[in-house]
Amino acid sequence: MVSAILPLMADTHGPAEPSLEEQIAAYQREFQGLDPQVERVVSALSRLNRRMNVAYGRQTAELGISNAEWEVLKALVLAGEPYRLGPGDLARRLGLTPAAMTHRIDRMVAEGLVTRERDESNRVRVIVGITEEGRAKWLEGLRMATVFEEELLQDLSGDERAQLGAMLTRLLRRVEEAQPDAGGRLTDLD
Amino acid sequence: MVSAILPLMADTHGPAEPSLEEQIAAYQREFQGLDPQVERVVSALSRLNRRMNVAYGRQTAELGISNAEWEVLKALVLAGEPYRLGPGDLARRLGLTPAAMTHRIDRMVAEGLVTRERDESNRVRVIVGITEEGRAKWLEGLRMATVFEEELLQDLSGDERAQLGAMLTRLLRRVEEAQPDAGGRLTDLD
DNA sequence: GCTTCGAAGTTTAGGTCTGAAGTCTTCAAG
DNA sequence: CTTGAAGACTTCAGACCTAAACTTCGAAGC
Repeated sequence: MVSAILPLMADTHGPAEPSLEEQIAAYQREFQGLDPQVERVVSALSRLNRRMNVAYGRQTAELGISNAEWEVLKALVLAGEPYRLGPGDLARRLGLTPAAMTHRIDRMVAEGLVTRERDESNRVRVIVGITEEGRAKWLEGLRMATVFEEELLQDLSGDERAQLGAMLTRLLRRVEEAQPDAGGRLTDLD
Repeated sequence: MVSAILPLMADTHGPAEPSLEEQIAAYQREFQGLDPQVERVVSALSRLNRRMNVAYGRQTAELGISNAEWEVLKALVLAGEPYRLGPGDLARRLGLTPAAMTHRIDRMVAEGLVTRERDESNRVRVIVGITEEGRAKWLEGLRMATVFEEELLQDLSGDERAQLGAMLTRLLRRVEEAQPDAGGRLTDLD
C-alpha cells in the first residue's frame, strides 16, 4: 500500500485557485449569457465534492487504507448478510471495470481486509468476503466520516437540511433518468 | 490521445448500484445512530457529482479531448488577458502536481491545444498559452455544458435555485475554512 | 565576481486505472 | 456425449497520476 492519497500541494505562495465568486465573474467576462445562478450551483457542487474527498482521504489514510479500499468495504457491508459479493458485482456497484476490481481485490487480500474464494457450486465464480479487520476499518472510517459530515452541515437548520436533501434528490433523479446506464468512475465516497 | 473517458459499464444484467434510498436504509441497518438527513445530503452530493462528470466526459469526448484537458483550457481562459500561465500556476489551480502538469502540457502541445515557450526575461520560467483551436474547443465544451446544466436544474424554480446556491455556498465556505490548504486532486469540472 | 541557496520545470520509478484479449467453466442444442 | 456459445474473471499493454530526485537559472551574501 502506498501511504497517502493527498497531494499536499500546500506548495508555495503564488496564485492559487480562484475563489468561487472570482470564477463566476471570470465566466461572465469570457462568455456572455451564462446564468450565474446555474453556474454557482454547479461549481459549488463540484468544489464541495473535491473538498469532501480530501477530508475522506485524510481519514482513511489514518486507517492505513485508501478511499478506494474503503469503498469496497462499504459495498460489502451494505450488501448485507452474508456480506459477500463477486468481483463483477462489486465492479458494477463501484462503477469500475472488472480488471480494476481484480487488482484492487488482490491488494486488499494481501492487506487482510477481504477474503477471496472460489464458489464451489459454480467454479467460474469468485466470492469476496470481508474480514474482521476489514469490518473494523469500515466502521472506524464511518465514525470519522459522520463527525466530519455533521460538522459540514452544522450551519444548516433541520428544515434547511431537509430542503437541501430534497432538492439534491430531485436533481439526482433527473440525471439518473437521462443516464439510465449506471456508470461513471467512482472516485467519490458516499 | 485516448478516445473515451467513459467506462461504458452498461454491462450485463445483475445487481447494479443500490438506489439512494436503499443505501440509506442499509446504512441504518448496519450502523445505528446515523442521521438519515445528513446521509441523504452527502450521498446525493456525491452521486450527483459522479453523474455530472460522466455527462461532461461524454461531451468533451465528442470534441476529441478529455475532461482533464478541458480543465486546462478553462484555467487559461479564466485567467484572462493575456491567457497565459506557467505550468506551476496551472498545477496549483488544477490541484495536481507539477510533474503531472508537465505531461499534460506535453500531450496538449502535441494536439495543438496549447503552446509552450520559454520566458525570455527569466529563462527558468515556461509560459503556456492557448491556441485558437484550444479556445474554440473550450467554448464549444462550455456551450454543451450549459445545455446540460440547464436541463439538470430545469425542475427548480428561480427561488429554489437561489436557495440551493446559497446553501451550497455556505457549506463550501465551511469546508474551506477547515481546509485552508487548497488541494485535492481535481477529477471534476466546474 | 564567485558561491550558495532557492525556485521552476522536467525526469524517473512505481501505482491504479481502462480496454482488449485471453482462460476456464457452465449450459443448451444437436 | 459432444460441441459451440456465453459468462466470469484474469492478464496484458497503455494512459495518467504521485513522489522524489535531478537540472537549470536567478538572486543574495561575502
